[in-house]
Amino acid sequence: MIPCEACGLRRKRLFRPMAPQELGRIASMKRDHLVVPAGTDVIRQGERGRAVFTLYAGWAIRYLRLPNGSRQILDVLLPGDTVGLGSALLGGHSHSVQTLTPAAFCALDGSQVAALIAEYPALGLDMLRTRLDEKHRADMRLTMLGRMGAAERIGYFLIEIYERVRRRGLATESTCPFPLRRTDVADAVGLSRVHVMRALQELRLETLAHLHGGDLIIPDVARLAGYAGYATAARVKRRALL
Amino acid sequence: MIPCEACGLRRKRLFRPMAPQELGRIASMKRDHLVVPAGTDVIRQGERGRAVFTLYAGWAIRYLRLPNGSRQILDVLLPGDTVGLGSALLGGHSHSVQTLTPAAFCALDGSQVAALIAEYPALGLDMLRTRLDEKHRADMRLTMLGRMGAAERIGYFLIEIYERVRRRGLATESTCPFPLRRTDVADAVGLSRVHVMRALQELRLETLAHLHGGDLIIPDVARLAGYAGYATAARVKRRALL
DNA sequence: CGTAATCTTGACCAACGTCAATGTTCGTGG
DNA sequence: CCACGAACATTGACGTTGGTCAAGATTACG
Repeated sequence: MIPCEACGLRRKRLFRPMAPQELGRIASMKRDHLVVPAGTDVIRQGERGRAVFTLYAGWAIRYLRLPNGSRQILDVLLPGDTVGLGSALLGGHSHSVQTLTPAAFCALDGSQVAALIAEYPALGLDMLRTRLDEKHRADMRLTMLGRMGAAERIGYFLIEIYERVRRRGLATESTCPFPLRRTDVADAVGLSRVHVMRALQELRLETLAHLHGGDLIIPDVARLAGYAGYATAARVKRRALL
Repeated sequence: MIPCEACGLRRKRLFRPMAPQELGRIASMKRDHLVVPAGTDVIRQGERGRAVFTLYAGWAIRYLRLPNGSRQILDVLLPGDTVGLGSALLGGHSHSVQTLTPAAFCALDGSQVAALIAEYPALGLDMLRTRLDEKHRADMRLTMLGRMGAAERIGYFLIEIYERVRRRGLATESTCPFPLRRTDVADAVGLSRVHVMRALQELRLETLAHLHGGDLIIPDVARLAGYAGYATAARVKRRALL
C-alpha cells in the first residue's frame, strides 16, 4: 500500500501542494490501495458504501444504467480524479464506476470527510472549487447533448478528453491514448453506436480527428476546437486524493 | 434592504438553521437587494463580476448561448437557489441568468466567500453538500437528454420542477405555478419548440401532465414519475443565502 | 381595439436509430 | 506458428424521431 506521502500524483502541477499536516490527516484515512483489471465495477449504483476513491492509474467511467437497459456515461475519469464524495457526504451511490483499463484506486474512509473539512477548512474550499470547475464541464456537456449535431458532439467530447489528458502530461502534441470503444463514445454523447461511426468518418474525412489503435489523433487542436465550439477555460488546480 | 436576520427564506424547513454568528457574518457581506422585472439578465455570460446571488422571490433560468445563436437552459432557479458561486471562487461568469417572472435577488460580496469558509468550515461543508446534490440532478438531466425520448424527457423535466416547487411549499397536491414558455421548455430539454408541443399533447392525452394558464397540473405524480423514470431521492437540506 | 407575442397544427424533410451482413483485431489453445 | 473464436469495427438499406416551414388561433397588453 503506497503511503499518501509518496504518492506520485500529488507532484504534478495540476494539483495543489498540501501542508504536511493536511497530508498526514488524509493519510490516516487511507483504507485500501486497490488494483483491478479492465472492465471491473468498482462502485455499483445503489450500493451503500461510504468510501471515497481516487483513481491512481488507468481510466474509468462514471455511468448510469436506466431501467430500460440503456447506459449513460456521465464522465470519463482520469488519474487523479476523485469519485464517491457525493456518496460519502450524502448517502448511497447514485451511479456506477467501471474501469476501462487495468487501474489502481486509492480508497479513503469517506465517513471522516466531514470531520476532515471541519479541521482543515482550506481543504473544504479546494474541494468546493474543484466541484465548481467540474460543474462547468457538466454544463458544457449538457449543452452539447442538447444543442449540437452528431459530429460536433463527438468532436467536443474528443477534444475535452484530449485537453484533460494533456494537462496531466499524458498526451503529445497531437495524440493521446484513448481506451474507449465506439459503444462507450456512443453512450457518452447520446448517440447510437452506428451513428458514432458515421460521425467519426466525417471527422476523419475533414482531418479533424481520428481514432487509431488505442489512440486519439487530433492533427490541429485549434481547428477542432473551433469546429466543436470548445473553449479552453482556465482551470482550477485540483485537489488530489480528495 | 431586508437584513439577512429577517429573511423569510431561512425559516423554511428546506434550509438548515444557522448559528447567529454565521448569520451575522453573512449579513455583513450583503451588498444589495435587487428587484427586477421578468426577462431581465441578472448575470451575463462572460462578465467579470464576483457577486453571489440568492434568488429571493420569483423564477429564473441559468442558460448558455452558443455561437450559432441557440440557447441551452442549464437549470431553473427557484426561490432560495444560489447562483454565481462558481464565478466568485473561479473568476468570470460562464453562463447567463435571466428572470422568468418579476424577481428579487439578494446579492452578497463573493470575494469574501473564501474567507467566510475559512472562518466557518461548517458552512463550506454545507455548500459542498448542496453542490453534490445538484450534481446528482445534473447527472440525471444529462441522462435524460442522452437516453430518453421526447415525451419522457419532458415528463421528467416537469416532475423534477414540480417536486422542487413542492418541497418549498409552493405547490398543491397536483398543481404548481409554471412560468416557462414552450420555447423555454424546448431549450431546457434539447428539442424544438414544435416538437415540445407534440410531446406535451401526448402527455395530455395520457393524462400524465398538462400546462394550463401559468400552471403545471400533474393528476397523478407517482404515475408520471413511473412513466418518466423519475426517482425521488432523499434530498439534502440546502444552504440558504449561500 | 389593435398589435405583438405566443400557442397550436399540418405538411414535409433531415438526422438519427435499427437491422443485418461482413471485415478486422486480438487472445487462446493446439 | 497457426487455427479458431469472440469481441469489436465498419458499412449499407431502411424505418422512426424529431426539425423546419408556414399558416392560423389565442392571449397579453398598451
